[in-house]
Amino acid sequence: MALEHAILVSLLEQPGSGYELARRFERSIGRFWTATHQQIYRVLKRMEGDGWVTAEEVGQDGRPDKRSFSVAGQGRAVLVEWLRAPVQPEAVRHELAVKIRGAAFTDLAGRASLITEVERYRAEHEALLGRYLNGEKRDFPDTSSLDAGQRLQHAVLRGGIAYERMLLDWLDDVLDTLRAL
Amino acid sequence: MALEHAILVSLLEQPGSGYELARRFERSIGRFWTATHQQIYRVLKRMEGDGWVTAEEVGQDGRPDKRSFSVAGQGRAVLVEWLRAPVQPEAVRHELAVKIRGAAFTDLAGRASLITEVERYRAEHEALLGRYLNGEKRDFPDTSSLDAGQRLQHAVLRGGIAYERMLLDWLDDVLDTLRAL
DNA sequence: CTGCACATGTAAGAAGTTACATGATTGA
DNA sequence: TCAATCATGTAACTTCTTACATGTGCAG
Repeated sequence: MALEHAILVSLLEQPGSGYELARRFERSIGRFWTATHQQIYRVLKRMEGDGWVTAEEVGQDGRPDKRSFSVAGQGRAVLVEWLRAPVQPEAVRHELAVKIRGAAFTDLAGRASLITEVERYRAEHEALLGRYLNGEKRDFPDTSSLDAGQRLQHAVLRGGIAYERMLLDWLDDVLDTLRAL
Repeated sequence: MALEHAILVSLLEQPGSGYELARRFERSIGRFWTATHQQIYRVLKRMEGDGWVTAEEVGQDGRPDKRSFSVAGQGRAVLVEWLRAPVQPEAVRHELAVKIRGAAFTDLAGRASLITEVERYRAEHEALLGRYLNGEKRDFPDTSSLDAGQRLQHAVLRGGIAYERMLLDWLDDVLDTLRAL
């Protein structure tokens, strides 16, 4: 329900093509809202039809032409209205937690393979935390000279960093628990 | 893809009816995998057809009859196999983060209403943390005498507690940022 | 000449949400 | 008698995922 709004925010921060949006969803926005290019093109088409965004053909040399999207007045109004509405309770889906509880019903070999998997998962998130910290150093080197948009982006990034740190600590706790079984 | 597996874990911990499962998904399991009763009944039916679970009619007095489900050998095998597979990268959907970044594109009144909303959201999660901590005191009063299943359940609960604590800290950070704008 | 980045889509199917539907018992 | 809890579903709809489809230009 909020993919539209995530796209509107991203286009307000910087207009761009469907392809560029998909890239952003892989990197920055995707930290808190994932979407594939198929979803993005579909929603973009609907939003264009509804007058929320407008497209401009951009010819490029050495590259295929693209359609660059910008937020129209109506789209901005929709976003502002949505910002005033209460946050919907989010649907939690944490597969690893299901597997950890499931570990009670497998044998020693099964638990050993889960430990390996948790270690792999931990390494992945350690790398992700590293990327967040690098991004923070790159994009927010001087926190005293940021505009409103940048300060808010930084606050959201700090949330990602706090989440990854909490996750790594918890995964260590889980590994201890699994090994002590 | 993993609702089946969440149900299998829950039924292995304790057999029960679709209704009872729905209640558990509202409370304990729902901390890391949400599902409505409609989904549960649909998946339960499919799993019964595939021989993953078996149902037993239980007559009750003073209450409607129910069908109590237990995990069959085949269901257990499916679960054990799934436990060995790598964890799928999860789809993150954090509406509040989108709204925070969106706050750059609204006016003072819009930002004020977002602050109120973040405060409400924070109070909700503070209450949730309280429930987790109460549940911990109730279900795990003596951590030295727990079996494997309980120790794993406790580890997952500690994850929920760590998440909520991290979230509250971050929300305070966000409120400071929004107020300073 | 092969693979990758750029660029935009369609189609089928799986999964999830929302609304509707029924009916018994218990406690206020 | 009214609401809540227990108990089980169907139907319609929306959304998401996965697979397929096409074409250019550049770098190795």
